[in-house]
Amino acid sequence: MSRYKSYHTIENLPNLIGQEVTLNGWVYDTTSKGKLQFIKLRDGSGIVQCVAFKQNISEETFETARSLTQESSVSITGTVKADERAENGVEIDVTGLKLWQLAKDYPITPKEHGIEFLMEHRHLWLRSSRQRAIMRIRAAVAKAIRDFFDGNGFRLQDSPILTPNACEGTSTLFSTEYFDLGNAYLSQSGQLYAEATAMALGRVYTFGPTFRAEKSKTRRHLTEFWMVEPEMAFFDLNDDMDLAEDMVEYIVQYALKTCQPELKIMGRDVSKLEAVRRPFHRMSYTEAVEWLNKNNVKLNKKNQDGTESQYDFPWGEDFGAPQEEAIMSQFDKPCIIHRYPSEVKAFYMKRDPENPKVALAMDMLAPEGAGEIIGGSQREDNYDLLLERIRHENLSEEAFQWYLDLRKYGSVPHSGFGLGLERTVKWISGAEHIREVIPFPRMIYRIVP
RNA sequence: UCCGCAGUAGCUCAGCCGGUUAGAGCAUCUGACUGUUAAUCAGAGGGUCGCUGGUUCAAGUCCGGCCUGCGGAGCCA
Repeated sequence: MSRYKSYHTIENLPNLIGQEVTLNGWVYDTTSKGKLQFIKLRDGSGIVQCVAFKQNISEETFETARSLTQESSVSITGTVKADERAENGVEIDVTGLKLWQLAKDYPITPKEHGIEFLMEHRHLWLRSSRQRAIMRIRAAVAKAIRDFFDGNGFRLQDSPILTPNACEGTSTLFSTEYFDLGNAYLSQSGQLYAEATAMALGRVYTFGPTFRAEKSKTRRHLTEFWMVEPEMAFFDLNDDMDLAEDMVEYIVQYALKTCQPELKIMGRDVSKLEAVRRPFHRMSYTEAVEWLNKNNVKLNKKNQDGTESQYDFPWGEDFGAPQEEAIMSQFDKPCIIHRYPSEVKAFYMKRDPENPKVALAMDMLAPEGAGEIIGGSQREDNYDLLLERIRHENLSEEAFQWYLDLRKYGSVPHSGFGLGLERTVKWISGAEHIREVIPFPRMIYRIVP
C-alpha cells in the first residue's frame, strides 16, 4: 500500500466495472448530440469516453460538460460501465464534474499538422496518443537496459559529462568555459571513463546523455542523445558480441511483453520483433565487402567536376548508409559486422593479432532500415601500442596520461560497446524519425522548446 | 558544409499563361439534435500571400538577395 496519494487510472477501469470512480485528467476530444455530451478523457494511462446525459445530472453540471474544450483539466466522477459501443469496451456514465481549468484555443487539433508546427509545439504534442505511446516504449526500453545489466552483475558507474578533451579526437564537440582551467567539452562518450571504472569494479555500465556537435541532418541523428555503454574486464571481442546479442534480444522481448497496446497504436508489425532471437547474424567486414561486390552494390563517389562515378567497393573504405542498407536487406534480425579496417576506426581499438590491418571492432545493424544501433570493440590493452596510436593520431599524450595508466597497472583484455537509446526506440516503436523518440529533441536547427 | 524542396486564414492546402473583390476543408463562435468516434445540418467571424529589392499599366503569381523550415548526403549511437 503506497503512502503517497493514489487515485484511479483509466488503464485500470476494466477491473472496476459497476463502481463509481473519480478520474483526473484532461479532455482529449468532445462531441455532442443534443442532450448527450461525449467527453474523451485522457489521464496519461489511457483514454476513456465519458457520457454526460442531461436528465441524469444537474443543469449546472450539464452546462459545464457542454462548455468543455480540448485539453481542459477536469475531475470526472461516474459509474464504470461495460459498453460494446465504446472503443476499449468501457465508458463512464458521468454523475459529477469538476473543472480545474478551461483551456482556450488549444493549438493541436485532432486534424493533421505539419512537422514544423508540431515540433514548435513539442511540449503539447507529447500529449497526443501516438507520442505518449512512443514515450512509454522509451521508458520500457530504458528499464529493460537497466534490468538487464543490474541482473547480470554490472554496476552503474556514471561517467562525467564535462570533460577536458575529446574522447576520440574526431567528432566536433560542444565547448564551454570552465573557470580558470580553459575550455571544457560536453562528453561524446563515457567509454574511456568506463574503462577506468571497469578496472575498479569488473563489469560496469554508464547510461547518460552524450553530445555531438556534428551538423548531421538525417532522421537518425540528434546532437544530444542517450547512450548506454557497458565495459567488461576480461572480455574479448567475441564475449562482447555475445553480450550485445543477449542484451538486444532482452530489450526487444521486454518491449513485446510490456508494450503491446503502445505497439498497436504505432501500427507496429510485432511479428518482425518476435523474430529478434539469438543467434543474430554475424559477418566480418571483409566478408561484407565481398558480399557487396558479388551483389553489385557500387560505391558512388563525386568527381572533382561534380559528376558521380560508380566503383566496386574498395577494401578499406568505411560503410555508409547505402552499404549498410544493402547488407541488411537480406536479414530479418540484427547483424553484427566485425573486424573493420583499423585505419577507419578509433585509436583505442585493439588490432587483431592475426591481422593487424583490422581492428577488433564491431557494429550491430538492426533490420527494417533501422541501421546502426551499437558500436563497440575490444580495447587496446598494450601500453606501447596504445601510446603509438595516440602519437599517430596527434592526440595529447599528457591528456591521456591517466588512460595510459590503465595499461600500466594491471592491464587486462577488456571490451565494451555503446548502444544508442533513441535509435533502439526508433527501431522498436517503428517511429519514422528519431526526433519523435526523445521528449525534447536537440537538433542542428532546433533547441526550442 | 553540400544537393534538392517549401513558406498563402489558428491548422492542412488550392490559387492556371501576371489581370479586376483572396479560395476550400478543418478548427473557433452561435443555433438544432438521446449514441457520437475526424458526427451531421444551418449561420458567423477570421488574411502584412515569409522579408526585401526589382521588372510591369498591373505581382500571391516573374527575377535577385535574405530569413525560416523540411528531405537527403557525409559523420556517427
